[in-house]
Amino acid sequence: MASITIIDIAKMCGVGVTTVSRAINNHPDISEETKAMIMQVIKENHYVPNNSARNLKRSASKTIAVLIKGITNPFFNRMIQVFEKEIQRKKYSFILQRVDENQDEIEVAIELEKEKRLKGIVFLGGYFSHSKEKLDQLTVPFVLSTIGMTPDYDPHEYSSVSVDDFKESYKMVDYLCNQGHRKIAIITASMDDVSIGKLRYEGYKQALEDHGLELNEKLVYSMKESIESYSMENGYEVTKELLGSGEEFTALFAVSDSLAVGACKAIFESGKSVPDDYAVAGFDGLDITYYYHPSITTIRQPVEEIAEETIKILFDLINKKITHAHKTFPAELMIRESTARK
Amino acid sequence: MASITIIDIAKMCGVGVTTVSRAINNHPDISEETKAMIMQVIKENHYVPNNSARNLKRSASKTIAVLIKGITNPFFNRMIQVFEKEIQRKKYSFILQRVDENQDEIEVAIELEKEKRLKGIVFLGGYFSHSKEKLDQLTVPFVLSTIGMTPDYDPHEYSSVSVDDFKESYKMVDYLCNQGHRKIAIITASMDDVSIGKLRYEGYKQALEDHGLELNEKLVYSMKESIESYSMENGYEVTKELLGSGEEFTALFAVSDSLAVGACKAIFESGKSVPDDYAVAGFDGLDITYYYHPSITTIRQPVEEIAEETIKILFDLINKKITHAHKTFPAELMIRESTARK
DNA sequence: TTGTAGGCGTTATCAA
DNA sequence: TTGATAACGCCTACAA
Repeated sequence: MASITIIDIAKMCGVGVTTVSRAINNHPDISEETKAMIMQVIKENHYVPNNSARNLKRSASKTIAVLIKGITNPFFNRMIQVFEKEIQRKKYSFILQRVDENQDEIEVAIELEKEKRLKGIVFLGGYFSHSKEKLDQLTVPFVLSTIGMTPDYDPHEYSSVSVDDFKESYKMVDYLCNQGHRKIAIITASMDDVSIGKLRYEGYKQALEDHGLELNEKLVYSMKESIESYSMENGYEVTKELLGSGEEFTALFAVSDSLAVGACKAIFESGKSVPDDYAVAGFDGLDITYYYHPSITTIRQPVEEIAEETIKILFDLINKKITHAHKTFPAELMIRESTARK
Repeated sequence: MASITIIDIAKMCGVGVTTVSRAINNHPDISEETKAMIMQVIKENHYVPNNSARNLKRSASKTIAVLIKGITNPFFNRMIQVFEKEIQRKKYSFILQRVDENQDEIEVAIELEKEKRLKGIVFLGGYFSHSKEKLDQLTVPFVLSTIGMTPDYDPHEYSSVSVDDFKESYKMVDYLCNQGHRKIAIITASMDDVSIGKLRYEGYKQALEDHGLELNEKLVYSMKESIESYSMENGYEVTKELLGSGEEFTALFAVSDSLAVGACKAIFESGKSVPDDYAVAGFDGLDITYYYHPSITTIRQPVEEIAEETIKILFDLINKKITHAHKTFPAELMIRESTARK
């Protein structure tokens, strides 16, 4: 069953296709009555313009794409909401494109740019260690939101918005030290991670050093590769291992909130308590840290602000007001019940 | 800067466009060496075929779309993973399309069907009280996964996979009654909800009745409209209200796990405990119910099986093996720490 | 094995 | 205010 086209509508209305096109696209050069008549016929026949044909013909469409790597991260939900709101406010339309963990986000972006005639792109999540040559294939402006970029990449060549993962991580570990903790374990990304996982781990190391504490490698745990990364399950399993190792510690810093939740569970299950036996701290500021019992000390990233600034920079880029920009937001240490003085 | 097209590639290679097209699409009628040569040139020039043009020309593409209403629900994450895996296994490609809360999923589906020449559609989440006329505009097979359909719709006209929300809800409340609870509060959807929220509420009512308990309307709370539905925050705020009302109860059944988490927080905050003062139960079987402290009694939906069956039915539909199908999976009552005998 | 040409459904150009 | 017609980039008979 062939779909109905603009030509069919034109015939039914006894007008040319151009006129129908004008009616659909709210063009000025058309009389109100013919327009109304055409729209009526369209409605009756459930005609829907073919987007592929439109995109093919159109030279530009006011649309922004947000590419998100690993949709499972609840951290992004709020950001997406803000993106959507802000983009609509600019009268642009918005496409959310999920990118699989083992898919190349740039390839997806390049394809999407051509297909949808994008005006701009936001990258959310992932690691970003792409070659300059690859990135150059992107002809529209893009912003890296909450993504660590490899330091060897020229900052003049791209834009980004995020928190200072090193500094904020330092802040948390510094706080734990100031609370009297001397043996602080960490659950972090795998050691070959080049992104935020790495930065947060560096912050941890620096804080220990500044407090005159030696790094105990037996208290440094990486997430398990076999389990979904940054998941509660991962935090749970790793913490069980840590507890089973017999190595002493009084505080545990997990580089994400979900890991921290899993860690708490493992601790409770071992018959110990949080924060009396072990202090536990997370990172990100997910809702669950507030609702967990005990509530979990964390670093709250200002997601709304990050998202808003991302869009602002993107539009400045689009309007050629700037050529690049990097914005770093301060995050907030949320001291809650899961950490106590040692 | 104009994008490079298949014609440019053809010229560069000194061949016709057909040959290039054949190389791209792995057609048999082409010699290995010309193909290799063409692919080489394509790579060097970063040529990416325009998807709009392809979709426009192609009469059919082996792709399935999954439309998901309200991406915030962590319940769907696992399902999406399974969908993706299963669809890839069938050598189809997979599009995940988010639908905004106040957007009409059918309209989106109709548009997408034309644009991408879909072979099938999966609807995930939402309420589905669309007119038959509207649904008829969908010319490809579709399956409703985890969605309650209005009962006045002819079951021969569509397919679905889900749990029996009424029965499972009944099961939970029945269990609470058997544990000695007589005053069981509920946090449910708004009263004009026609979907799963309604079904779960009906199960609650029936279970009370079968245990000879009278429904106390002062213990029936709807989620707040002003807060994101089924969120932890909503459960938290509603429970604070419930606790503040002074109405006595010993158990609280929240129709989703996130609500239950929020409820626990409110209870702890009031200085009471779970399960000693109040038993709390959820619904869905999210990971967090296991990791929460105390772990939360819930109804675990068999998400993997639901997702697999959804795809199976969809492909049976596509291959015209069947005209419609409805599958209901049993869910599992997970008895955990948040509920105790009264 | 390769190339030419027509058409997919729409919008933009230009003339009426 | 309208309408015919040429692209948009690709695929696919059909011809060579």
